Amino acid sequence: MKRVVTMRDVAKKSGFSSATVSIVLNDAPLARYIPDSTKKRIERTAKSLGYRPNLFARTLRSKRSHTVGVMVFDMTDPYCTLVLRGIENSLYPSSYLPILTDAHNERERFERYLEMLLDRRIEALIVLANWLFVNIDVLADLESSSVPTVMIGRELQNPSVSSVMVDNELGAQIALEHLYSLGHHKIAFIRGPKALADSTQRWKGIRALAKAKLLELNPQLILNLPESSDPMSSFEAGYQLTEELLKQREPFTALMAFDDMTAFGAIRALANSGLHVPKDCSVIGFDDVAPSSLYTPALTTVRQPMEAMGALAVSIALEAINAVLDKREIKAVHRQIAPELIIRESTRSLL
Amino acid sequence: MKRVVTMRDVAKKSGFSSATVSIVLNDAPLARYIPDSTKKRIERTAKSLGYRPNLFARTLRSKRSHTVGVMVFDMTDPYCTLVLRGIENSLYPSSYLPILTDAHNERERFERYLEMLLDRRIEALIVLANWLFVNIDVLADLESSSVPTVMIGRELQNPSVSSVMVDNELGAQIALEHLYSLGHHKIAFIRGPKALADSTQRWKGIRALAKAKLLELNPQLILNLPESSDPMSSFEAGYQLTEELLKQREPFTALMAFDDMTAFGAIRALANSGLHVPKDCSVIGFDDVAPSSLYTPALTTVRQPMEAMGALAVSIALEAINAVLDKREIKAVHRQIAPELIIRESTRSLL
DNA sequence: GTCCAGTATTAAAACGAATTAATAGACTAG
DNA sequence: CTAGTCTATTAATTCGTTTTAATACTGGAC
Repeated sequence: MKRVVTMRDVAKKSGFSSATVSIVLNDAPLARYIPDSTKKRIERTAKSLGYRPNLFARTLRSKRSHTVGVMVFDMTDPYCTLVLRGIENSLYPSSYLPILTDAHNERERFERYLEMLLDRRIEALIVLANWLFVNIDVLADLESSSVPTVMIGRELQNPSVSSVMVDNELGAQIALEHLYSLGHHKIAFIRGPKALADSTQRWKGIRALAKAKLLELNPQLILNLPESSDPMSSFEAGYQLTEELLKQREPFTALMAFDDMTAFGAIRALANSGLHVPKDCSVIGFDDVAPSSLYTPALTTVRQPMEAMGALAVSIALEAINAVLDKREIKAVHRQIAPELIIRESTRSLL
Repeated sequence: MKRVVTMRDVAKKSGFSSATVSIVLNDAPLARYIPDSTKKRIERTAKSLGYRPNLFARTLRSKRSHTVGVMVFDMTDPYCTLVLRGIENSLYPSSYLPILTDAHNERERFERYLEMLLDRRIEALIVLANWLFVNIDVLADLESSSVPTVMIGRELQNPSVSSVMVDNELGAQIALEHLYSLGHHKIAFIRGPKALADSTQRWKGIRALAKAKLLELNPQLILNLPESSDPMSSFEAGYQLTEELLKQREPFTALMAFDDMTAFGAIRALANSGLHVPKDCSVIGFDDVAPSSLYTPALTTVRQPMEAMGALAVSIALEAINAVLDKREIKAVHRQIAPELIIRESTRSLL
């Protein structure tokens, strides 16, 4: 039953009032007038008593929670992990604590967790909009919240929400360029679900590059992932679409998948038909999720710099927090970040 | 600048004092004496004003934070994801909010985050001791904290810390039994790092079963994973150890890996030597992390029921919280949970 | 008519900090 | 010598709840 030491204890023991203690320990503006000798004494007794300020009292009074909310739409998506690592890592030195919530792609959870986060007076919110199919209007709640918000993986119309995205157009081009330069001209495509913004952006890149290279895109070899709220489903869908593709008997020497999961599904389907990757068919993915490098064959893919994206989101959020502290206007910023081609074992030259 | 609605506002508007409002809204003991009409009126005005209690004031006064701390030792370990999902899922209906921290296998982070969690007055702590090499004495901090603690994946001497573990001995036996029943007698083993409790438990199971089946364990085919603080390293190590194994030219028809990551590494090494899994060699893993089912060949493995383990940890934690609320004695409980053999494509009968 | 046991409600005191306004001494400029 | 400016410190208020002890009112039971 060791009573917890309070500020009053420090005050009493050091011989000053708790006001002085507070001012010193927070290095408040008034600390300017306090002589070093006093400061030292207070700090020493605070330490010797093992004083830890009560966060709840502090927040109640000062309105600052030193907390950042992080909302993910599906934790089990391997895409999340590294982004979260990036967020956590760059939040760590700032002594803000992230509070992570997982909406499970459900509107109800999203709303409930958002409320919980707001109840905890988060000073900023980072939303990881991976594999997101909920209506945009759910996100409208974010506007009203008056908490500075950064969205990763999706750009909102709303002018008050910042965003961090990978350059999807460029990424798709890099991937196609890679296949093309290896001599592949008959390329199958498994595009993403139509509802995903990423899909259209990537396709735009592909069309542009195809045009530039005079590469013909055979409509028979272009399939679309169905919509589903489960990110793992793209494995299953990749598998099935590839089987259909093979049944068509329209020949192709390479396959470009919407993401790594899809690529894994495709590879399985190819293997089932006795086709070896990369000997009989090259496969390229997108994202570079953690398993991709562990796969056999190791997957060639376009890497989203996920840790960097998380870090960037944090820096935007922190900047916004400072802005509201200084009562400056916060303006949303929208950043695109370049992907990187990771060449491994699943693609091979035709030549 | 919409001012936030406070309890006083509700009191004023409903015509009662804030004491009454508090009693009604919390359904405190005294609510017994308050007529339904009053309750209804207060609840209605609270709702109409959109009143949300200030969590910080509430916690300050009542000492209850409705928060559970979750400490992970490495988020990027795919083992974590599903356990976390299990924790989150079963915490959700209880309206406790989990606060997740990731120690990165660093002592300093562990301590810093533990302090942060304690500062937030967590009512219980769940520690996910995956791939854990920090000294036990770090965990000694946990004892002193007086917060009920549940550990997943490791059992402490300390009598005040509960634990949830998979039955490693049984799991290893199941795996070996599977290989044996497929006709494999020359089996290579990649054991876990010596420092991991899991390793010795699993090996115990293997020895017991080998004895029972009169199966000879060839010491030349038994290797150990080195110690490393990076859970991904077991892929790399699995790869290298398998290469060494192959160099020995001591024949084996199956390989039992310490975990799925190790198995992935082994499969890569086998493939590099032109050996096909499962045609030329069967491989079995342990854990059933998410990528295992996506692998080609899909990995046969021993599944740790990770969501169930997370859920079990939560129920122990919640029970402990209730115990301290009722001022009952909390006694640590230690639960083992049975693993499950998942037969997929990476093992095949020799017969 | 008094006393007691419920009902119904609230005033007031925490909880532990941050902050504002006030006090007071010391020094400097005029 | 006085007014004004720093320097150093603190008393008192506030943040928004929960909780305790107190205040009344009611309706029997004796």
